[in-house]
Amino acid sequence: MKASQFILGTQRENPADAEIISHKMMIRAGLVRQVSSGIYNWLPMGKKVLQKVENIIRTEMDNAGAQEILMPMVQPASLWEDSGRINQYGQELLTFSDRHENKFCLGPTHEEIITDLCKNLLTSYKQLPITLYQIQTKFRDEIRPRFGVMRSREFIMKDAYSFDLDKESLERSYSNMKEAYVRIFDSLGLDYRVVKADSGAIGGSDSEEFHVLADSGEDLLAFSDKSDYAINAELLNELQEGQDPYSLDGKPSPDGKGSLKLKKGIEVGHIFKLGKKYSEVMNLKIQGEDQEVNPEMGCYGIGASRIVAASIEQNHDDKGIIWPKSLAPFAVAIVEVNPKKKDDIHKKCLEIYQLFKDNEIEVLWDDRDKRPGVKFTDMEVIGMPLTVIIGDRTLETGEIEVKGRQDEKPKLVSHQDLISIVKG
RNA sequence: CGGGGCAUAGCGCAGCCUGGUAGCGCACCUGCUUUGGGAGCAGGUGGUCGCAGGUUCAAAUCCUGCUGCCCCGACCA
Repeated sequence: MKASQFILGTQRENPADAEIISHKMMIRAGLVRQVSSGIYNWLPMGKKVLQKVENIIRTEMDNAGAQEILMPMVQPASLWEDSGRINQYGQELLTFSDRHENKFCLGPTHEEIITDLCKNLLTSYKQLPITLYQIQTKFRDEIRPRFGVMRSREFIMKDAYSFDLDKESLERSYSNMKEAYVRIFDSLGLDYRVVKADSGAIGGSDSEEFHVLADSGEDLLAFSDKSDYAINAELLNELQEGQDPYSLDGKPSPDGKGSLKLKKGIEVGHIFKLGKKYSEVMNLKIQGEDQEVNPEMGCYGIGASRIVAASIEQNHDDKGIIWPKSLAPFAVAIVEVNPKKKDDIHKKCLEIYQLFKDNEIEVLWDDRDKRPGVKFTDMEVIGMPLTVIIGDRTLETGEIEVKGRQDEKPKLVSHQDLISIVKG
C-alpha cells in the first residue's frame, strides 16, 4: 500500500476530550474517530489492527474445535422475556419497536439467541459436546461510556457458547476454551493474568476473567506472591465486608499461602460455566440415551475492540504506539527520503516495495510529498515495527537502512538479508 | 441520575467580562525556494460561532430554555 493513496488520518495534536493514553494514541494514529459518546468509526489503519485481533481469535477458536456462526445484532425482546433477563438487564439493554409495534433490542450478549437456536438445531446427545462462536458487534447502553473504545457502547466481541450432556463434559469444554484463551492472549503478545471473577448478569456457577495488566485498568486484581491464587479484588471485598480494597495489599492470601499483591487490570476476556441456567428457563432439551436432558452450557467472551486499546495501554512510548508483531497493521514501512534529489531513490523504493509484496509482506510505502521528519513521526505514532529508509546517503553503498520502532538509529543491512529481517 | 466543566474551520485554541457582523497556530489547495526528524515566503479554500427563543438599531458576546460532549461518582462483559 502506498501512503499517498491510504487514508492515514494521523493528527498532530491530542484530542481535547481524550483522557487515557490509548484513546489519545488511537485518535492521533488515525485508528478511530468518534461518532457519538461510546460509538466509533474504525478507519483503515484501525480496521487492519482489529482484523489481526479477530483472526488470531478465529484461528484458535477453530483449532479448539469451535464452529463459527453469525447471530443477529437485533433480537426480539420476547426471548429476553422468556429468559427473565429483560428486567434484570435493565437500562443497559437498548430496546425499540419495529413498525408493527413488536419489541426488539440490540444484542448486548447472545445467550437467549443461541439457546433458542439450539432448540431446533440440536436434536440428539450424539451432537454433543459442541461449541459455537461468533465475532460480532454488541451494544450495551453504558451509563457512562469512557476511555475511547475501552468502555464503549458499541463494541466488537467474540462470544462462544458450549453445550454438554453433563457436568464432567462441561468441565472439559470449559478447560478446552480456557486453554484456547491462553493461546490467544499469548499470540496477542499481551502481559495478562487469569483471575476468579463474579459472574454478574450473565450468571452461572463459576467464572474467570482474563485481564491485561495496565495502570489505567478499571479492575483491581489480587494475587498471592506464593501461589497461583488470583482473584478480582471486587470479589475479595465481598468476602471481607466493606473495606477499602487497597488495604488488602500485603495481607495474608485467603488460600493460606503467601500474601496478597494488588495490580490493576483491563478485563479483555471472561469465561463462564453457566450450567443449566438458560437451558432450563428457556426449555432447551436434548434427547439423551434414555431421557431428555437440559444441556450444561458455558459461555466465553473476548472483547476484540477493547484488546486493541489494551495493547496500546501496555505498549507505547511518548512517540506513539508500539505494536507487538502480531497486531501491527503493517509489518514494515518504506520511508522515501527526498526523492527529488535523485531519480534512483524512487526506483529503489519501488524495487524494495515490489520485493516485499512478492514475499507477501504487508508494507506501507510512504511516497507522500512530505519532508522526512513528517514521515518519520507518522510512522512512529502509527507504531510501525520496522522502517526501511531510502535516501541518497546510502543509495550507492548497496546497503539498506532499517530502523526498529524503538531503535535510536537505523542499522545497515544487506539487500539479500532484508526479507529475513522483516520476517524474523 | 447527582456533582463539575466545555461547545467558535478537519484538529488545538483566542475573542465573550465591556454587543458593532469572526481570528490565530496546525492541517488542506496553488506557486517558488527548500529537504535525513513535524520547513520558509507569497497567495488561497474552508465557519448555520451546538440548537431554539428573547433583549437590542445591532448578538459568538447579554437573558431564558434545550441538546450534545468530557470528567468525578453510582453501574457494568
